Amino acid sequence: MLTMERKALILDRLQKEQRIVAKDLSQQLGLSEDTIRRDLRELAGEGLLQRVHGGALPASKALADLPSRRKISAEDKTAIAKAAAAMARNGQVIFLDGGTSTVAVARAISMQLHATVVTHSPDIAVALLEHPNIEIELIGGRIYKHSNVAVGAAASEGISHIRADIFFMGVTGVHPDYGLTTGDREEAAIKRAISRQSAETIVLASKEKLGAVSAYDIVGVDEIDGLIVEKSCSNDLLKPYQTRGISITRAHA
Amino acid sequence: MLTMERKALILDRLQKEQRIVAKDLSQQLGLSEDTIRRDLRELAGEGLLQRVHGGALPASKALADLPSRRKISAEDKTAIAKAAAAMARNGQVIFLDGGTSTVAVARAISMQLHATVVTHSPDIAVALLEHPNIEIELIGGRIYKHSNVAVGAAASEGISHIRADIFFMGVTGVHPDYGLTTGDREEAAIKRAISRQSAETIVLASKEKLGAVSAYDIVGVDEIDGLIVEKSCSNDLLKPYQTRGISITRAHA
DNA sequence: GAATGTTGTGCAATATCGTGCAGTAACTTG
DNA sequence: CAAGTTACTGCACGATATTGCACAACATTC
Repeated sequence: MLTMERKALILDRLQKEQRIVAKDLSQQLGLSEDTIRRDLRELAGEGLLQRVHGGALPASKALADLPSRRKISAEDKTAIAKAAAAMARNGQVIFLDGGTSTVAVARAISMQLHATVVTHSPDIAVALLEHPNIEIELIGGRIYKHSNVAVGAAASEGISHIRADIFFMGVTGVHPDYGLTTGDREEAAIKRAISRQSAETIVLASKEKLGAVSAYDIVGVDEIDGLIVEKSCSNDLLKPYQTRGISITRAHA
Repeated sequence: MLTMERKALILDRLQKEQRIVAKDLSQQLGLSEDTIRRDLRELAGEGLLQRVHGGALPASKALADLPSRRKISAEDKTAIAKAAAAMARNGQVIFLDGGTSTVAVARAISMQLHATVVTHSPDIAVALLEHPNIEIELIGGRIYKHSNVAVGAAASEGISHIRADIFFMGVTGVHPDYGLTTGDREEAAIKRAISRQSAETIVLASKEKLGAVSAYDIVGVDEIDGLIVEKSCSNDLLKPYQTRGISITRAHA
């Protein structure tokens, strides 16, 4: 196993799991703890992670990482969320994906809207409790803790019994050639299943997602119907999608 | 468990619960009280919290003067929750009902416990996210907003595919003759279904529930296996259940 | 003021860390 | 092809950090 590979893998895991234990890593990779520690030391030297006794934590600020990331693009995110929420019509069945972007959509949904929201995210279900006219349908399954959504066979089964009018999907990568991608295999499978059960699929794409590619593909760009981006998005980035008949919505704050 | 993680978790809980007790924390995290106290001391040194005899309070505000009434009823509830959480064993499949009592159980579950928790409550699922060794299985269905649990045909279907070792049930009425009752028809049906799929059914009964009767019956007293009550419960109230072979657990704060 | 529970400190056991050293493999150089 | 160079990895050992226990001091309650 190459050094570079190891380091990449360490950083990858660190991002997903928020913590790394030197001993565990050495066992799982079949290497001595010394090697792992050396890697950690070097990565810490490059400022890519923060060492603590027993392992390592993400670079920026331990667990403060998530809140800060939320704040940074909070304005754009709520703008996108509002634009998505505005697409919903009375009487529709709306499928809401899991993730911070879609929780924002849930919050942005009008108290006046009479509709059914289907979701496999407990967070979304909780966020929608206070909406008096929204019927909530929760998809069950094994909870995938990294992103807090239901996955697995039970979730797929639940999805297969529902047909939605519109699906608001969060992704980590949107690319003209490679399509929609995300960083986890199970999540990709679930998103694909939902998209197939929905008449329309709308993708929420904050700036950094456009042109990005993640490990697991969900569906091709031809299978989605709309893209919601922030206002400051360049036309060049969006052309490949427009020419394929995908409706673009620019979210104005 | 890493030191930094512990501290982050302590601060996190402090923000949520406004008050933490060193003893409880040590039990849930599976560490000695000394370690917790050391952490509290260090965090207090950094001005991140304020120590008091028995535990700690958030740093800045004068939240110490919260209504004492709220604390008292909360104490009994957490006592019951702790007693319930202590019943769980490694490797078990545990069904957790929805409701404030059972969310407290979720929070009281030890970080050391390796088990699967099945629930039809999004709140429980979210509460258990931080437990590293708990596998969460969420039951889907239409969300009944009054109590925030999944109900209906989809929920029944999901429950029918799972067998649990132990079921912690919340109710609104426990009566020797009328059995276990609750105020909603759909919830009663779900609780009954879960009870049938579980080897043991344990009922969480705060003081005001004993002897009370609500509109819809769940199961008779003969179909439950255990009752957890607070310490100040009179023996007379409990006799009818003991004579029927139901194990009584008195929760001591 | 006695009983109980909580706290601080010294101490020992354990786990983790950093460094020096040696062996191996891939690559370079003459 | 042989020798040297470099990078990588694992082992050993002393240094440091963390944790749990014991006991005395202190606070709280009745």
